Amino acid sequence: MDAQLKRGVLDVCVLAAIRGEDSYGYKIIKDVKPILELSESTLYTILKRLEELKMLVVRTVEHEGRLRKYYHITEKGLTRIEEFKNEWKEIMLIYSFIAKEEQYDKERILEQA
Amino acid sequence: MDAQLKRGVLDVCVLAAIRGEDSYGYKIIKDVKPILELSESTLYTILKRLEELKMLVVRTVEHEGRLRKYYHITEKGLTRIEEFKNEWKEIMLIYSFIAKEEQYDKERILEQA
DNA sequence: ATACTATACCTCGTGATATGATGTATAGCG
DNA sequence: CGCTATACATCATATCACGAGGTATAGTAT
Repeated sequence: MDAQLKRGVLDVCVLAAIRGEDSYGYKIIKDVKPILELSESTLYTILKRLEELKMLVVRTVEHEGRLRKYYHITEKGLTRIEEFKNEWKEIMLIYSFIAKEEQYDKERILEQA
Repeated sequence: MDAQLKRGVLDVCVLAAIRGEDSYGYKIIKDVKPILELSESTLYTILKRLEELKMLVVRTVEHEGRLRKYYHITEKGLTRIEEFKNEWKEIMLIYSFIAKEEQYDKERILEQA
C-alpha cells in the first residue's frame, strides 16, 4: 500500500492493537501485519513516539530468559483513537469528492438544459 | 486535520480537482480548500511533483496581463485515482480494525460461554 | 558440536513530503 | 498611493516510514 496513505493510520493502528489487552513489540507486529504491513524498525519507532506522547506506558517483564516490554494504553491513547474516529468523518467527505464522477455529469446536465 | 492523515489524500485530491476540467493553481486552492485545507506552498509542491510523475501536463495561458498555468490530467493521473479507490478498500478494513470495540466483547462472550 | 530459526529488543541514515515564511509581479479599487 | 486580489515560485524545517544493520537467548535440526 502507498506509504503516504499508511502514515495517517499506522500509529492509531498500533494503539488499537494494544487497546484490548497489553502487548509487546514482537506480538504487535504479528497481530498488525495481516491488516497492515509494517516492519520492526517502523513499529519500534512508533512505540517510542507513542510513549513520549504518553499515549502508552511501558512495563518490562522477564519471560523465559528474554525481556519483554509490555505496552499499556493510557487515557490519552484512547482519546487519540476517538479523535481519529472523528477525523474519519472528514476523510470520508474527501473520499467522496475523489470518488465521485459528478463533474462530467454536471456539465452534461448543464449542456442539456 | 491531522497532517499525517492528509498525506495520503492530498495529491489525489488535487488530481480530482482538475479531473472534470483543466484548472490552475489559484483556482485549485479555492476549490479544494472547502474540502481539505491546503496552503499555496503545499499545492505548488504537489503540482510540480504530479507533473514530474506525468500525471498531469501544463499549458501556460496569458489571462488579463497575468500568466496562468493550466493543468490537464493525463491517463496516468486518472489511473492514479483508480488505484486510490482500490487502496481505499484496504483502508476501510484498517478503519474497521481501529473502530471496532470487539476486543472487549469477544472476551465477554468467551467468559459467558 | 554446529547451524539455523524464532523470539525480542534497538539504532541510524535516507528519502519523501507538508508547511510556514518569504519573494516577485500585475490589476483594480478607494 | 496604499491595499487587496490574483498568480506564480523557492527554501528551510520538521515529521516520519523503512531498510540495513546490530545484540542476545532458546529451541530445533543436522
